[in-house]
Amino acid sequence: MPIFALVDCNNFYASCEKLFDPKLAGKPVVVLSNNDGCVVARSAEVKALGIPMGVPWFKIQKEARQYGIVAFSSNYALYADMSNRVVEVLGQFSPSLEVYSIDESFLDLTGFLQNLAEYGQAIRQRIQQWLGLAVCVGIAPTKTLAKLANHCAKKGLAGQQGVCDFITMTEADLSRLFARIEVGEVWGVGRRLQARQAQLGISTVQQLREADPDLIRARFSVVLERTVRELRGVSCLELEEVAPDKQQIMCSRSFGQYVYEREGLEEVIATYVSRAAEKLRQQSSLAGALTLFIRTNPFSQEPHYQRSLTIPLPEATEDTRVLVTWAVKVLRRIYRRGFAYQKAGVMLSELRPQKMAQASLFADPDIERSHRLMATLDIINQRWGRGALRTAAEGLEKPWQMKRLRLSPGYTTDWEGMPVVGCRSEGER
DNA sequence: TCTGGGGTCCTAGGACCC
DNA sequence: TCTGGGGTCCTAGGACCC
Repeated sequence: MPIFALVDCNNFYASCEKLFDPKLAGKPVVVLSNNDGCVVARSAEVKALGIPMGVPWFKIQKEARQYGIVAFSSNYALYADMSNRVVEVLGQFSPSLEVYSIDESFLDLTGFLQNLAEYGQAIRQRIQQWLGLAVCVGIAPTKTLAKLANHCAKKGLAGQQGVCDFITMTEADLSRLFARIEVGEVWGVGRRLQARQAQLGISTVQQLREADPDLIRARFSVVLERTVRELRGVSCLELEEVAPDKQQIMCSRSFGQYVYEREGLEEVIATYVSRAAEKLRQQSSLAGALTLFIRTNPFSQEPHYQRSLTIPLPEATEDTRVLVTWAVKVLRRIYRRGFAYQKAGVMLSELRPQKMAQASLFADPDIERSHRLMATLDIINQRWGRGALRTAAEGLEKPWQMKRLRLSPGYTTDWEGMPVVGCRSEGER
């Protein structure tokens, strides 16, 4: 029988912010989405206040003042760095692990003979001690159950002190426990599926687990059928240690302020294409098609307009300059004057590995040059920071750039942001 | 004034082929 | 009078995840 552990950081983004500023201890902290739009992470104190996930920040100003909520812009450099450290520590606990998201990893504990709950505690303690972050651990014979066990650990429904092990629980205990958990908590059951299942009288995890897999397949899909089997302890989802290459690469963002003119949008598009192309080259792929979309603010009372267009590229490419040229052509086809644009995005698709095209690629001296130029561009930007070297099309001012008014320092990723402990500058002395 | 970003998988239906 | 069957590919849309 396989054994999976799911390790999940508690309130990850909010915890990262608290970690480097002791004054925030015990205080309610939220982290906001891009443009300081919505609440995407909440500390325990904020959850206790009943502030929901995803609520627009401007709508909770009253509560924020009343309770002294401290808000931060998303500091992805900080979170990514802390995430890598967590993964590094987890690597000491299992030879095979899947990094599922920035704050969650699955560990393969198959064949581990020790007391699993104690092992989970050891993981928790080491991450707490070495990194100052709290995690919860769920242990079970399938990934879906490990996710659920993690949920139970977090909510204190089963297990102790942030670790829940389904493997040593009896069938009777599991049934009783699952009867108390809403089916919407199951991995893969979102709001829509929860509503549709309610019509069939399925509202708890236990009821879904007892449902007939064939019926579920007929009424829903093979995906949900697999979920039912996983809930019954039959492992259908394997650990994916190596993340497969992306099949599409997106870069889209809302603007810090509306953009009206085509020239402004061209700068935006050039910037987004550059970022997408960078990601493309990171996985050594070429793009065969490009999609562009632009839209106005769907929440505003102003006239709305949105359009997207996909074009096949005459030759698959990784060259930012080529991609920008095509993107600007596409923009000219979908742009309409007189609208307040609020968001745009670029998607690269029909991706294929560079090496598959290499035979013809390097036969052509122009393409060989392009490849070397792009490689150099990436090296320079890696060394000197994103955008240090860029196409002129991106512009200089970028007034539309996203708002990040509440950004914390790059505590672990920037010399200027490094926290200083116990010493004063010359002037203060 | 102010409402995120980036992905995956599956299904149904139409076009087209032999 | 009689009007096939099976397969692939593509796209749009729906659902989910963090």
